[in-house]
Amino acid sequence: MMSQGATIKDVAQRAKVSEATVSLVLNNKASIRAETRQRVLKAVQQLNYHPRQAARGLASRKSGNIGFILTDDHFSRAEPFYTKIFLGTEFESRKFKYYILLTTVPRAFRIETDLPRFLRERNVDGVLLAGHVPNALSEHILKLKLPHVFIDFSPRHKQGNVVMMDNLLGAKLAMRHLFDLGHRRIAFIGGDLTHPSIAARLEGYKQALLEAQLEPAEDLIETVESNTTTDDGVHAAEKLLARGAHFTALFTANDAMAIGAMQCLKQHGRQIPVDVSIVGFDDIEAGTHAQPPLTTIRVDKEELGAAALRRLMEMIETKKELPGKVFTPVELVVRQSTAPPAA
Amino acid sequence: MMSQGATIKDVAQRAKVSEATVSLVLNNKASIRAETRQRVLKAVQQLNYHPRQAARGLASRKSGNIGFILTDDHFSRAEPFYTKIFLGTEFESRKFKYYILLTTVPRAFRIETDLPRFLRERNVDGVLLAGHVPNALSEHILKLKLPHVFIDFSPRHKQGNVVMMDNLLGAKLAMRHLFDLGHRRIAFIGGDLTHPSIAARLEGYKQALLEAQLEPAEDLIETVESNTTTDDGVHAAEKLLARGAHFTALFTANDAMAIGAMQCLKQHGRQIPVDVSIVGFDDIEAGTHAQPPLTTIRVDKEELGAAALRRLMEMIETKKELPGKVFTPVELVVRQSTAPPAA
DNA sequence: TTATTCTATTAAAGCGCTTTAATGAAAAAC
DNA sequence: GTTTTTCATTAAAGCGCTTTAATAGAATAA
Repeated sequence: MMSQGATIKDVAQRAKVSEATVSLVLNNKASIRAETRQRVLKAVQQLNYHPRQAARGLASRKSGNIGFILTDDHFSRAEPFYTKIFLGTEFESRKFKYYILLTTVPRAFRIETDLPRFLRERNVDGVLLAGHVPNALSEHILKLKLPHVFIDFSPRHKQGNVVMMDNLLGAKLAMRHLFDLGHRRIAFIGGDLTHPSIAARLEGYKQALLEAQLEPAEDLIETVESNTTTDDGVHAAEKLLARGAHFTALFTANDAMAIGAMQCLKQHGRQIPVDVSIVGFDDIEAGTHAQPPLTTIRVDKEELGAAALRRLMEMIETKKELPGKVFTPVELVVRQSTAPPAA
Repeated sequence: MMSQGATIKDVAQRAKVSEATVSLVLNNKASIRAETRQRVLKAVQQLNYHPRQAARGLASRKSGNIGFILTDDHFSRAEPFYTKIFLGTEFESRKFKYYILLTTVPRAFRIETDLPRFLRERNVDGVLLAGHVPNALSEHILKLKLPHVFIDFSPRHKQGNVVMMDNLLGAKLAMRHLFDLGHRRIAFIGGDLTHPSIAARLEGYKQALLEAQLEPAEDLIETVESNTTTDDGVHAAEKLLARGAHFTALFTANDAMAIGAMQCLKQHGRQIPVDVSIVGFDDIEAGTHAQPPLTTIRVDKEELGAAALRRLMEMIETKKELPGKVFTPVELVVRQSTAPPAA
């Protein structure tokens, strides 16, 4: 066993103050004379002192941990979307001296068997819920009265504590870009509308049309029920073509579907962007490899995770609910899948 | 604040024993009468008692945490290879009542700024290092004398504490499959040979040839220096073609490169598998989407993570180094990228 | 029978912090 | 000059466990 390092006692002795003072300084609690504070901080540095989380947690009855929960399929899917959100969270947590406990739950979640251990043991001071989490889980967390923030999702019964990318704005940016290029007949492909992000993007599509004095045409909107995968994009595009819809541009609810739709359109002899311009949403890696590279709306995933953590920290510190949503910025990224409509 | 749940005191009272006995039962330490043990366990259940990690950690001077370290680029790359390893670890950790703290370090790692917080604060009882981690980091951990296991990588200076997939066997399985189909001229494409897995796969390729009484031909082996990405696969295949190498089958060091090589070969008019059979390694998702779907060697990533955790647990419990490598099983998965050579 | 060894249980100390009430000194108010 | 208030610091209790030495009783050996 190695030496276990300095304790608060060592620091107190070296700084010639009581242990209480050291603690007070380190947590900037009470009013401490500037000179005393300096003395303590110097001793801390010299001894390379780090408070033991266990001791701190026992005394203050806080765990110093935050739980990060998402479904296993979200976490291990090919596009590292939630992975990056997690990284943003983890990075931000360093500033707050919190540790993140990441765990996944199955989509077919059952309280009795699948409840994360840190919830059973109450070993977290708050939780982050990323993406579409099972209803039984979010309801359980509400019951626990545990501080929590939803990321890129919000359960039906619930208004606040949500951090989202600005889907409405993103959709409008995409549409304005297409308008600016001269497009007027713009189709929309979406998926699972129970997901608030997808629904908001469709809403943005419609609002943008209205703002441009255009009437949303039902036959230009295709929302497959299932999901939002590349395959779903293929199917949706096929349906659009099958019913002979006429459009010069396509806005899809995410990049995965955009890539699928692009494949399908090319297969049917449509050239991108000459015959059809396409704009996606999310800015996933695969979009940059598409042929042609996909114009899209960039979402800052790391910032999404960081913003959620900050919000949770605030809730934990103030012990208050913080209703209302937080929106993180989005940005148009123009690549080669968009161009003016062919004359 | 919610009620904080039962403590060991409550359990002791209800079971009419001392707190020490409860602790002893829960950690199966001393010899306890069966009847007493039952009484304690019953009380634990009735009160839904869970020991506080903080209290336990403070008293036993263990953190109850395991650190999981990998580089950020490994973690957030498109293929969820390490993500799945992590999931295997996290799942397995539940059995041992340990929590996993996942963190990433930059590839350009510097001790002063990038050392994971849980190492500075000594807040983990051991660490798992996944994939190619910076040398400065692994050396630092050796110095700390902290129990640790490398996953799918081992640093230069170090023999033991490594968990790997069985690369040598996997390569031989791939080669035998090609032999069985009738191939004799089999090329190899590899990348970064400083990675032990890639080196072992090349070694397996050579051994398999020798076992089949064939001489490895230098001009059939192409190992690009840089990396092991899809693009590297394209380049390697191009070099192979450029020098007019003649082969009916191709074994690549991983699926990513296999996919790249496949693209390249198709571009040059070679039909897969009619003109060239291809076998990859890893069984990544993208391989199933390739045209044709890729024959490959499946690696059980979850098991890799689980095995590493078990090994680490053993090291922590026995307080001993466990030198020697552990190999997890691999398996041949035949899809449509392999066929007998054209007559 | 008495001494010895086992077995099962517990008392008590201690892990390293936080937190609150108490204290003393200095400043402000009377 | 005395009382009150404010400021800076600390003593001491306690958070909920683990661990070790001590103890008492039962079983075995002498």
